[in-house]
Amino acid sequence: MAVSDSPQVRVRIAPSPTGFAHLGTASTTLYNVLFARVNSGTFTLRIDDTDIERNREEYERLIYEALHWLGFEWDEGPDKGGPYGPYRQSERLDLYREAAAKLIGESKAYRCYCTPEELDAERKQAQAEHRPYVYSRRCLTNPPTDRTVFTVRFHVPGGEVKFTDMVRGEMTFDSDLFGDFIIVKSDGYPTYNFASPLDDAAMQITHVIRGEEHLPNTPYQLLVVDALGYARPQAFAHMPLILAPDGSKLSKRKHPEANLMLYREQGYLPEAMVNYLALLGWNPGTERETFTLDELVAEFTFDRVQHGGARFDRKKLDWINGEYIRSLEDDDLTARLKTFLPDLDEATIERAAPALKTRLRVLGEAKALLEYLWADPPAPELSPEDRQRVKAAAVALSLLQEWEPVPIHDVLMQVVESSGLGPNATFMPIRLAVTGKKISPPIDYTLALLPKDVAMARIARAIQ
RNA sequence: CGACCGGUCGUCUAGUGGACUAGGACACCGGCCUUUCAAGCCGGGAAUCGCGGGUUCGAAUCCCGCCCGGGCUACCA
Repeated sequence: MAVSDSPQVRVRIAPSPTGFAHLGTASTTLYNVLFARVNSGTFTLRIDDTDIERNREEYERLIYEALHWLGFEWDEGPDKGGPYGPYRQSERLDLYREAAAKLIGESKAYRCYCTPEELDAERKQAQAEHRPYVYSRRCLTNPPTDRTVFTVRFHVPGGEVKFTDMVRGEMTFDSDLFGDFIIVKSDGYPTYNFASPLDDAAMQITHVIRGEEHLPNTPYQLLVVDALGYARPQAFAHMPLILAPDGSKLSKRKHPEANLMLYREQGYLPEAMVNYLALLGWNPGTERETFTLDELVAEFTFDRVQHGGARFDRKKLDWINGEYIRSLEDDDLTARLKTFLPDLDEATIERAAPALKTRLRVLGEAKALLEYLWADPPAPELSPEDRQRVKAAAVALSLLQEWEPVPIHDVLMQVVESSGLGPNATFMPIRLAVTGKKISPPIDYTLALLPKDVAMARIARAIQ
């Protein structure tokens, strides 16, 4: 969906560093990147750190790290500068202060000296009377003279606010229902609905692509932009929310699975993650399920975006991730597996790669499968019959010159044949002896991955 | 409370008045394959299209009402 008309497309994401990097941020970033790419536009990262209570610098780094992991890079941002900086709201306070002063000077905003307690009482009162709460405008008409602590409120002029949403079409809100909202907090910091539209205007943002929770905020922000005489963004796109299994918005507090880094730790591939995220709330209109980023750039359009929230389905993510793992070349899989298997050398991992490939949904599962290579399992209790068959196998194996899957396989099959039983009768006790588990890669791989003397020692121990 | 956004299999979704006996994917169940577990292949169950009214020869699709869910209504973003 290229927009050819007029100025260079400029989009942004504006996360607030108040906790771990959130899945929703990844999702929003993806859509911004897709739109910027297809329009050869600029993608900007801005840090919305106006909540001094909860902001922490380390959270900002977490956001960078998570986005980089997913393969996203921005053209402008706090860490790399750009022509519209600074890119941290805490460093742009003068801008907001000036704008607030201008609005007050023009009687489009006013100081409000009400205390949080007083406002709370107003709100409770409204609630008790079952009417929607709007600020009483007490400080507009009759401000107290004996107070010094104040916030700044925007004087809502009323009337309809219309804007274009690329997902939902033309939107109309009635601002008569709004009530005067706070634009500057008593600590001097701007609120989100003030700082965000100001920065979007100052940074020449042409399209605001963000989560659906901001849909009701948009008219507030437009009111501010209009009052200041700034240009509005050309269009908005409010993307469906990512929902928890219970249907509520995935939140940092209630849902630890919203933490992006968790997925890296468990061994999800970034490209699988991006693929799944793209499919959550959007579909190509075909039955295709796998897409690279480049393919998404080519296929994605806002008119095929879902209007309702989508539940995050770990099972489907697992499936897509498995698909990606299976499609990896052995050396690529090996490289990605390294951090998950610190006890193994690269050559061993690469030898195991073909057997691992069809058995992993996430890279982290490799550990359970290969643990026996560095952790000595306890000797199993084998029945006399099992012991007999393992003994026969041990003799055959000990004569083997070449300790590789194929010859191991061949020699074991001979033992199986002479036993007159199915392969499992021989293989399972060997598997138990060597790995201590009932589940492992195919027995020839399981043995070949281990040095021959170690494997033979474990077998010998089991048949003593 | 209110204006706002939604409501098709458990989940993600296709569907824009007749091709819908509502399609696909994940999950689930069964079979095949088989050296365990996977992968692969084949098959199966699973959606009164939130409910009730209209409009129409005909509605998942259009209109109205209702119900349910969500988001917002913060000196959070």
